[in-house]
Amino acid sequence: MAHADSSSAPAGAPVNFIHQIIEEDIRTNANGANGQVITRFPPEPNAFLHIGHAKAICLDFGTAVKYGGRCHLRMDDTNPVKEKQEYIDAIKVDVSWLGFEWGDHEYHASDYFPQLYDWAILLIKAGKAYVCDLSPDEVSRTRGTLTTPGTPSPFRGRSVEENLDLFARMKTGEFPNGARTLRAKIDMAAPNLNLRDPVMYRILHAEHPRTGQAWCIYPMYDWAHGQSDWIEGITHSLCDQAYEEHRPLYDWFLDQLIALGAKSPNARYRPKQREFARLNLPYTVLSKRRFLDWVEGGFVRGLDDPRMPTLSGLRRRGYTPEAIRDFCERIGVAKRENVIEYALLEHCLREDLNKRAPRAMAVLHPVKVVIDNYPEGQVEQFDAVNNPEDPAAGKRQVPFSKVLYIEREDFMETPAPKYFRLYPGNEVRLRYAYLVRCTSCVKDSGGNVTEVHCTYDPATRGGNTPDGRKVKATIHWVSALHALDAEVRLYDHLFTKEDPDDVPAPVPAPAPGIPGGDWRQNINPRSLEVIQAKIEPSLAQAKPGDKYQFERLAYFCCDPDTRPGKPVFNRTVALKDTWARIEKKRG
RNA sequence: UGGCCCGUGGUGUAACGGUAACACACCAGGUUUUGGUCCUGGUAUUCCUGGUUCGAAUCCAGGCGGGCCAGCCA
Repeated sequence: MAHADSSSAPAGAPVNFIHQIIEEDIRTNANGANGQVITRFPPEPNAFLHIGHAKAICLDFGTAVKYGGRCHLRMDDTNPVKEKQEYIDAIKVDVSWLGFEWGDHEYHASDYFPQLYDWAILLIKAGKAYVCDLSPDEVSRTRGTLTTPGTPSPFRGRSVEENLDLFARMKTGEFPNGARTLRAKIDMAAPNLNLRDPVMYRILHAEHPRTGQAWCIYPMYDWAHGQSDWIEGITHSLCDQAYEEHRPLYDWFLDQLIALGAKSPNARYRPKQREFARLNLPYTVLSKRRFLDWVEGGFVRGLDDPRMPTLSGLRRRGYTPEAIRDFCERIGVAKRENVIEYALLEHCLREDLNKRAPRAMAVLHPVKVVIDNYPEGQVEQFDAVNNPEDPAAGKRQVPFSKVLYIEREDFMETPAPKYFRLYPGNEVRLRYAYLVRCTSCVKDSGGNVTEVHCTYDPATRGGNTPDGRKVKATIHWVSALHALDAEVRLYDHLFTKEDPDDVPAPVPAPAPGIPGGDWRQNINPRSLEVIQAKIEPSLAQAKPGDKYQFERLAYFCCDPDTRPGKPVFNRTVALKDTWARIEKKRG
């Protein structure tokens, strides 16, 4: 069912609490499902998926794989004003890119609109739901507060006949948006606000991506979700902890329907909702709504901008599904609030890329090197290993000539302590080429180094030292004559603070759910740096999506903006840099 | 004098009444034609106070701290 195998954990390995619950359920046949495990991943198609969803996807699909069950992909499409076919398509691309398959089990909450409608009538007939004429504002005011009970709607006592009539007329489109709702009749004094006569249906005259104009009343999440689970025969409905307080309502609806003799078309058992803590990452926000703010504000180029924590953004940045799955495995599943360090995500990425990314040489900040004793006009080809971690990756040839580019950082006129690279008098290895010794440098009027002069040792061809001589540094280079130009995009966090909403003077919250304060002041103005680099000729064949390690620098991914003769590379993640650490410590 | 959830190294996650472990991060060393990879070693943890128990991270009580909830969003 899925490529990703989460069942490969060694015997006796720690099991997360969700799996403990499931194993207990299987052992005791708690839900009467006879050991079946059927889960679902239920995104609302109103935006792109992000890495927080990856955690949920890995859990939902991984759990199904682990227990020999299956996982349904279900579009939770109950709000046509926000949902689009474009998002449905993007979600499917992302889930399968991550490595999971749902087979025939693709569903939509909208598939169940007729069944949900019939069940709503059942509840009305049983006196468990009523049509309410209160405006949204009035509903809000009569709901009470966190500490005081709500007051019953004046329409709460409507007769079954009147409710049936009104509900039918809501469905036929007789009333405008917002005129009436169908509400569950539970308890206006319940300490859990979700139980204070929650709205089951609202009137929305809108075009639905799948049902078109067929409906003008749409079920709310709470009414749709549990019933959808039940209809599909889901055994374990895993979700964000935020829904834990909705669980009593999830169970209430099921209780009522079962008591009224309703039957799931697919299950003799009922689903069980269990909640886990969502993933948080520093320097970003994992919120679909925020993504649109960033795009609309022009802070990123789109939902798939490589700085975005969306799966499409990470993909464009160069992340691999394997790395993301490994990450999701390592962060574990629990209920406490968590913020995972970037270091772990990047570790998973580097570990994967190290094994599979071919190496290449590229110079990001070029400075010219002239090998004074190298014959003018001569060109040699040197063998370069494509991937030292993977002998099967083979070798390629890299051209060498008298004038080269090296990284500006790889030369220092007056070397800092422990600096092993090029400085006057010092000898280093040019990777795969020769040992060279620096003789001098040329500077412009501003004191900037414009040219480094060296001599090479012909006996060290290929970078070998027949005399056993050691050099402490090997640096990368490209031949000036053969180098290609490339646009390279360097990325940093989108925000300068771990918590982008951490602002000095918060203003009052503009709306429920939207934190106060202006996150815009925490935008990192340097989250994108575009430079022109010199790259080795073999990189001319790079196609969008191809991943490389530019030796000694970072992993890079060829961007879709690449055009013939105009390659574009995204820095995916830098290599670990011990030298940078030494410099940083020195201050 | 609202409800729900949660407190274990720097960050995560385990340990399910019996020596607090694993990963990442950090520090030190070794190998190396990438200051990468790899290898070796090290620092560092149970929110507090009581109670139960031979024995408590685990059970109980009371504190303290954090998160979430008042959409006709999901």
